[in-house]
Amino acid sequence: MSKQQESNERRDAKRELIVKSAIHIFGQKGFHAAKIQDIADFASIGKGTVYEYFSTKDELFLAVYDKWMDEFEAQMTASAEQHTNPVSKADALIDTAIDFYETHAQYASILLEFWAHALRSEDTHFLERIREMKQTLANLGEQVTRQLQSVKAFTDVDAVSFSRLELGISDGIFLQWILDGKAYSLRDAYKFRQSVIGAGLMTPAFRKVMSLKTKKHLKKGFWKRPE
Amino acid sequence: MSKQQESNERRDAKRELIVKSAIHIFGQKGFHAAKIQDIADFASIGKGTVYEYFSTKDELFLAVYDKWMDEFEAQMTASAEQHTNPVSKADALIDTAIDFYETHAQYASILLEFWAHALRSEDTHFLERIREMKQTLANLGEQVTRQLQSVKAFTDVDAVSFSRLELGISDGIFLQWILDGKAYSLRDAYKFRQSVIGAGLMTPAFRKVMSLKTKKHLKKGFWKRPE
DNA sequence: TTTTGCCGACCGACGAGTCGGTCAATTTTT
DNA sequence: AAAAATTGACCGACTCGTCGGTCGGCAAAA
Repeated sequence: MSKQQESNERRDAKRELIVKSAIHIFGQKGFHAAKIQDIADFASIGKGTVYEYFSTKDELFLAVYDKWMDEFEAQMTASAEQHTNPVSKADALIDTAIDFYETHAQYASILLEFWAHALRSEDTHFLERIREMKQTLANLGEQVTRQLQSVKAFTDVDAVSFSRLELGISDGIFLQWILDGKAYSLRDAYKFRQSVIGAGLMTPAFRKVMSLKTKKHLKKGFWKRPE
Repeated sequence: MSKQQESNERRDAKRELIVKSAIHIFGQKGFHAAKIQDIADFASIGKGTVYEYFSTKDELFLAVYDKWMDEFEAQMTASAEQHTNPVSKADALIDTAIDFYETHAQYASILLEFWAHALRSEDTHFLERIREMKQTLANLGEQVTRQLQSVKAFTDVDAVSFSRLELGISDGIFLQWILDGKAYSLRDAYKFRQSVIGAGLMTPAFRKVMSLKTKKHLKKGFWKRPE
């Protein structure tokens, strides 16, 4: 191993340490209440050192989010690759997402702050990172949806729109679970959701009445791939 | 009209003015970046006067949220009362929600900040207000769901859980729409959601295979009324 | 000796909340 | 009716702790 590499690794390790401390402190106090000094103290390094690795607090915040999203994407992708049968693949993805949400529940308020920050910030990196992550997950979802359609499990709903819808729904359920003080099982909520979406709520008779209307919507979707 | 009443009205009017200014400034800059001075300037009053009506910035923030939620609840309730037919009532509620979301889109980041704030704050008022609002809407949803069931439009899914699920989904779709930069029609997204949830995605054959599993979940639900 | 990484004292902007004072309207006194 | 006294809503200059970011110097490595 070259000296160069060794030095790079040391640098990466320290950077990692700072990000981990930042996650801890941000998670505990929130972005605004968390002081750089707190993060430095927790990492047992000097405040100045933090600024050797990140030039602003915002940048550090972005790094924290990046780390989570990388991890989430990696877990979801790995989970998808472990299955060929689309039905079990879909189940596995949902399971993985729930696991991730549950282990990161304490950081939910950071997620909210991050989104709020992204919506307001001049710096487009924040929003870009969010959208990039969504795109990756949506691709995964779209692929699974198409597979489910090809084995005749799902009707020919617009796969792109459906996978986007799923992303929104997932976030919504997670958020609600957090705001409800985790008063119920997140897994139960997801299972319930899955059943509703899979089987639908209409009675057979009513479904027949509504069939034209719903078919149109399901085919049309709402989301178009941006050019 | 007594002098007393007149004075109270003047006070209420000024309070209202401050809250309105706060909405404007908070919406523009976010909770942390918004200065009390900004709000006072916008209302054309002195900074000290703001503190005659609200003893802390937090209290003012809560008042802003309160005003929105009162308005939202009122609109939803009014909307529900205008229909007796449950199918059109459900449509009307969704329409009203979309209208509200669309007109308040610019304040989405405040909503996120508020939630983050609520999750972290020592003061339980924030979370309580959120839950109170959710409860009101969930009751409305539950009622409509039961009506839909009584006219044999919906299967006998657990109405309490389903209305909760709907709340989570609604927020999720709204949030995603915002984060996606309002790149599509919110109404289309809701219509799509409605069709998916109504008709379900499974093919008839697959539905038959899964029927036992889904039935169990739909019946059981995930949300129990707290005692 | 030079370079690199590290450090924490220091700075200065900043903003929430305070408080002594003003003034216009109302009430009381003359 | 005029003058005096009282009230309280309103104000903004000020205080004071805070914290992101800087920088000069130190120590270890090269």
